[in-house]
Amino acid sequence: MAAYNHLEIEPKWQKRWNDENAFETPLLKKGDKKLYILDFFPYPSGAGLHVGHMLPYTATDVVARAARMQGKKVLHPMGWDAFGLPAENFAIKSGVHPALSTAKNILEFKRQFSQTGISYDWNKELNSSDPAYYRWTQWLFELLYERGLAYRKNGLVNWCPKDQTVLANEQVVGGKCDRCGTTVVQRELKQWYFKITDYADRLIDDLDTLDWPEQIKAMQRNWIGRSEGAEVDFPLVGHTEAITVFTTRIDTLFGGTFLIIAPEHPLVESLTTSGQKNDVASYLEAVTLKNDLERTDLAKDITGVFTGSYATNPATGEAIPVWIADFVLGHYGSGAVFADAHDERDFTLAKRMGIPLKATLLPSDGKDAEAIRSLECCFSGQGILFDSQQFDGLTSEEARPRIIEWLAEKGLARKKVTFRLRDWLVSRQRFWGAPIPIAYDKDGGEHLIPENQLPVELPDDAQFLPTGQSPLTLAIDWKRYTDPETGQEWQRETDTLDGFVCSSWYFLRFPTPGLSDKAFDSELVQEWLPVDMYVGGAEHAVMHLLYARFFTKVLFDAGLLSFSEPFATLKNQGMILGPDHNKMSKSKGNVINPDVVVAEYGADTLRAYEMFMGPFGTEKPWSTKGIVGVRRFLERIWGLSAKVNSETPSDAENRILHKLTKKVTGDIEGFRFNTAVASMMEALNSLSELETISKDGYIRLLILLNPFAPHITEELYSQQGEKGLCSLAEWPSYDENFLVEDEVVYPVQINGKLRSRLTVPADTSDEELMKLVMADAKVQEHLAGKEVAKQIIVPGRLVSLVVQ
RNA sequence: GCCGGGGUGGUGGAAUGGUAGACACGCUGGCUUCAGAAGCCAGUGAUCGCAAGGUCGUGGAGGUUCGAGUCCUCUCUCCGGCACCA
Repeated sequence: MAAYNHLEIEPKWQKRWNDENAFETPLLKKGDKKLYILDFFPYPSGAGLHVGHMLPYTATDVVARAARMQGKKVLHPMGWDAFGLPAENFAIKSGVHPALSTAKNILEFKRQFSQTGISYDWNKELNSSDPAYYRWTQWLFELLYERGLAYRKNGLVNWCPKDQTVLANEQVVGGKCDRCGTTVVQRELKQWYFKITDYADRLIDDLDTLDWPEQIKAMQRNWIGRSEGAEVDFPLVGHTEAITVFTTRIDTLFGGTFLIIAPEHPLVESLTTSGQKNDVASYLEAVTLKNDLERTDLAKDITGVFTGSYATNPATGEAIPVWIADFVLGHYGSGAVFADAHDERDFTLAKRMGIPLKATLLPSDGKDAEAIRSLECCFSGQGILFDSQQFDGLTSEEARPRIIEWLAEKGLARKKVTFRLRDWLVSRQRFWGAPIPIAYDKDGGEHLIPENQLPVELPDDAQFLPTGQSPLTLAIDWKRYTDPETGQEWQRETDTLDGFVCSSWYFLRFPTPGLSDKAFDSELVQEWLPVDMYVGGAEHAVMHLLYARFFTKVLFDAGLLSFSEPFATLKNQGMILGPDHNKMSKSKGNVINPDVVVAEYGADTLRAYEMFMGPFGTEKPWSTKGIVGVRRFLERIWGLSAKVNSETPSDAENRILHKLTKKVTGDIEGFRFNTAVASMMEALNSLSELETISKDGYIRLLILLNPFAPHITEELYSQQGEKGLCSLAEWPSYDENFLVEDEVVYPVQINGKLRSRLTVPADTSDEELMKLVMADAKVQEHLAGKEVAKQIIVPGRLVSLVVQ
């Protein structure tokens, strides 16, 4: 038999799969088991894929291939997240139009997927920058607009000076642009938003129904930041109005000795008395000079200024001063807080400015009580109330609902939930995105472009260099729009949509990527969705994964979907580090290119090694040495065919292979690919010890290995004279009878220490077993005439003796 | 500060409360070879011992249990996320 030559085998079988359309998505019939298994669709970057990128794609491919063989109907598609900043920035750098560079990169990505034997159904391919696709992105914008969920407003926004565009909050990471790392500045601009805050509650609550990593769910919960508390009104002395504050700590209300409002608060001007005018003005000026980073720097000094006005604490009836301080944020809660001795920031400000404080809370263990009473230190935990009238002696938790109720009767407070989440800013001052399907009349009135005129296509000849203005503002002809009804000349919106808008619904389009009269086919979507298994990186936790959930809920509310969560199960891959244990990067020179690995070891070795390296979800370094072990394994699988010498398996062979079947089947289902591969190596080691093996057994082994190493198994399968494709063979079942060993090794523990091992027939009774144990020489030595106080027999596992 | 996830040989990593270190890399010795490579066989947690065998061992300290890497309490440390959010 010829030696194992991956260079010959792999292209051969890839061609055959392709020619036979082997992985075409089947039609679903009633009663079919389906699996929609999806990767986060990638941005086709000019750098191509490295071995780290291949990890999730290989994992989903293993699951998809195994599922097909198990008789499930599988939808396993791939598409391109081709609109957006990265593609446009690449275009600017290279001077090539993003449409052209994207098309080229897609071909390269497809080549890399194909050479790795990934079994996508390319009939389902889609591209978010294709007008036939973004026509429906625009349609969805209109749907949101009509439902009151898309609106335009003036406000402070995040601006990236390098990318020359605004960004959503989710796309600012640590004060920096998520794309280029430039420090983001605040600007006052009129922009388009999606009202994701309307869905804040549901976006949190429905997380409980999802089979997602805890980490991602926690990140979404933190990001949405629901906090349950109360709104309390503080009537202003000498005004008819009141200041409303939001608090989660109404238990400290009796100690509320001053109020603080944000510098942006609308009442700042009317509350500032003439005597305080100068102080307030200079404070406000100092605040505007600080950028956002300085203002949110934790180490910075806590500062504030007195307005000169007073409000009434609704609990005590006392008049308390109203201050302005920049640590109070205009956009959170009501932009105002009441301040007391049980908050570190309030405490610090009061001490510094000489504002009176009053302690009303002590820790339940009484620790540091004197220091807290005398205001030497600040206690900000949950405790027991004092000096709080009828609420004295209650715990913080007990007091809160009662104080709310007490004030609610007087109309001065009510329960309130606030969120950290802010609306999704979706307009971008960039070229390479879906144009926002809006036109403005002479008076600035907004009009949706009628559906029959979608898509609003990008002009071919536009300048796409960023200038701070949307590049489309320069497309004079394109901008001109004539309203078909009135014949009036309007101007098109020149901002484009955030690329994350395109990716918020693509999973709905995969069943029917070419559909021309609808965004998606409700019937097929109903059959295939939700996505059963969604695999990608954790970096999208509060971006794509949040936006896609929001869109799904909107479409559910619109009656277009029957489910309100798009992704039933989510898995995150761990990062593959370079051999030097550092993150792979061009500058470190530690990037491993799959093309090189495929050429040297073959796609099967690459795939099986990626799966073998370690648990799917954890970070792990690439080992140029380690991959050799997997190549050796495949060579030994190849060589094992020389031992095939009979039709039907021996009992010993059956025990090995049926046990393996159970293990591999379960491990693939549980995403434990590393132990699946290890168990196949183990089985190979055991089979190698047998004189001969059977053809049936060998074929069973090939089928189990096929999802991991599809090419070599196809080759060996056909060498055994099998017709058809191994990739489409029926997945084997296992017979429990073969899982039972006929001999069992019993470790014997004496006082918890392993002292002996006994090999006995599996059907040995407990009494017989104990007789054998007691007769064992080593056991006798350790008993040495002592009493056995207790004996424990765990059937099939061990014997434990307690000796006194 | 809050939330989430880790810490097991020289390395990557295995272990439904039941033989810690499967599987693989690396290393050591042997066979094969003119030689090397490859392959095959044996060994490989630490420590004491010629050996049989003993002792120790899953970040640390306690606890539950006949038995703990696994469960409980406390603690150290690393990684990721959020953070003047009232």
